[in-house]
This record gives sequence, structure tokens and C-alpha cells, in this order.
Amino acid sequence: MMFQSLKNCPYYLVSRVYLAVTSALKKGMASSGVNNVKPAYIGALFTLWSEKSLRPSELGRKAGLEPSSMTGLLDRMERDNLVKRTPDPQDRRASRIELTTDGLSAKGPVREAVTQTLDTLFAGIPDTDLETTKRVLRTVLINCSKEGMK
Amino acid sequence: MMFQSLKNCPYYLVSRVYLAVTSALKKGMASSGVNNVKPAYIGALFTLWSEKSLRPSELGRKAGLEPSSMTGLLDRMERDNLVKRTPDPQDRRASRIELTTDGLSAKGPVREAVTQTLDTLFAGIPDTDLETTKRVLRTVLINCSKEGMK
DNA sequence: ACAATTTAATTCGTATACGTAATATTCGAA
DNA sequence: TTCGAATATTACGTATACGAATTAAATTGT
Repeated sequence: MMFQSLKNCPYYLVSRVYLAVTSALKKGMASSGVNNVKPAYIGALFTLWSEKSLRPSELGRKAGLEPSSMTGLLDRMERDNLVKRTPDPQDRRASRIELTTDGLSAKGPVREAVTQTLDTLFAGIPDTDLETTKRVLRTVLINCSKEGMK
Repeated sequence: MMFQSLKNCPYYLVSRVYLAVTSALKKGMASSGVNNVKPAYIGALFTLWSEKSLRPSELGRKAGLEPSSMTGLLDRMERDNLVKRTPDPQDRRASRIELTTDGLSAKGPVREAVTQTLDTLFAGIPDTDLETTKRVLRTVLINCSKEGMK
């Protein structure tokens, strides 16, 4: 893979898009009055809105984070009154993550703010191009998870 | 923008790809014997290999980082013997960033390792799809930089 | 039953990036 | 020329994520 300028390097582009979209989501949430949800919570929240009561490691697997990353994330989400840890009665090593009332009621506003922000940022991009992009990114993820790359 | 699963959310995909490729680059460099270059240095190094002696803020603009992010990055790159800060004789507020001997000689091995890693991770993706993806990502960056989004 | 292994979660140290505020210097207008 | 605005960089606090090591509990092989 050859590229002359950084703007032509897919890694550079992905990095910048990640940071820029994260920043836009933060502002989008704030201007929708959602003040206790940070961009990093989105994956965990979306997962918990469809599946109640997961373990930290399961939640991490679904949201794409390592177990050791979940500890701090869940600490912050608990501090922000979105989830609570409950001891798992079946397994005293484990805990269950459950939405609080605030975490549940955030569903509407957060989906709204995320949808609106992404609609704005992806405006003017043909559907087929967006589908191609998502397919490419999924392929890269699969390649990353192959032996020797993990 | 609607999506049922996280795997269909472009922000989720971009986040995961960024983290997974970063991790792969770290390993790719290590296995090429490049031990003092971290993935976050790549943008700055590529820039300095084509333009000598930039100010921290200029380097940040070209590499896509805020000035306040440059301080720590340059601290680490100096610690790792890749660059050095020189006081700017024209402006005592400013400094010039220059490659060290190590920073210069890293060019070959780093370009090699990055190229090889990205080739592996983007294997099997048609050129036209990759071009579409890069175009989409550039469009998103432009949308992010518009008024109200910054 | 129980020692060895595996598993769940956390702790710790580090890297990465940002925004806001502080500091130092330069520049421009009066 | 001197004072106030603009600029370059850094300092500081916070968020985010990882890997390696640790702790505690469950599981497995014998």
C-alpha cells in the first residue's frame, strides 16, 4: 500500500474520523440536553437497551472493549447514574450490569442525538458508498482478528 | 440514520477499526525490530520526513492534532530519541521540531512496517472499494469541520 | 476431596487526545 | 513607546483504552 500524503492513508483517515466524530457526538449530546452520557458509553448503552443484565466481560465483547477497559468505563457510567453493578448470585466472581432508571430513560434522547449527529456528518454520502465503507471496515476488523494480528 | 446492531453503525466500526489497526501497527513495528516508534508517532514522522523543521502547531495541523496534544506527543518522541526541540531564533515563544539521526534513519523500517501491516489488514479489498471508503471518510471530516460541528 | 487450572473482574502503569487556563512573547494601535 | 490584543506553547485535569499482573472464585482432573 502506497500513499503520498497522509490524507491518502486509510489509517490516518480512520483516526481522524474517529476523533472528529467523537467530538461531534459530545457536542450533539450536550446540545440535546444529554449531559451524563459520553460518546464512549454509547456502545454499552445500545447493548443494554436490547439485552438486560450482562456481565462486564460480555458487555465488553458486544461493545468491542477488553475486560480491563470495562472497569473504568463502568466506574464512570455508575458515577453518572446510568448503570449499577449487582453481584451475580450464581457466580461470586462475577457481577451483572443493569441500567438504572436514568440509563433506561436516556434511550430516547441519546438515540435521537446520535442519529441526528450521524445524519449530519454523513450527509451527502450515497447509500451505496456508505454500505461499501461499512463492508470495508468489517473486512478490516476480520483481518485484524486473524492469527498473528491479535 | 438507522441501524439495528452496532456492527451496522459507522461510528462503532470506525472506532473499532482505529483501535484494532493501532494495535496491529504496534505489533507490526515490534516484529520489524522498530521499538521506539509508537503508532501515534506515525503522522508526525511522515510529515517530518518530507518537511524539515516545523513548529509544534504546524506539525499538529498537518498530522491532525490539537496544539495541546502535541506537547505530550513531542515529549514522548523526544524521550524516544526521534525528534528534538530547538528554540526558534526568530520567535522566542516558538520552537522548531527536527528529526534526530534516529528519527531520520527510522524512515525505511517504519515505512516498511506500516506498509506491510496495512497491506495485510486491507487484503482482499478491491481498490475501488478502498477508494470509495477513503472518499467517504474525507467527506465526513469535511462535514465535521463545518460551523456548529467544530 | 483437593490441588491445579481456568475464569471474572480489578488494579496498575502507560499511551493517547482533548479543552481550558496559564505563561511567555510578539505585535499593533494610540 | 507602551499597553492591550493576539499568538505559541505548555500545564493541568479528564476521558479513553490497552496489556500485564493480581485477586478471588469456580471448575476440572485425578
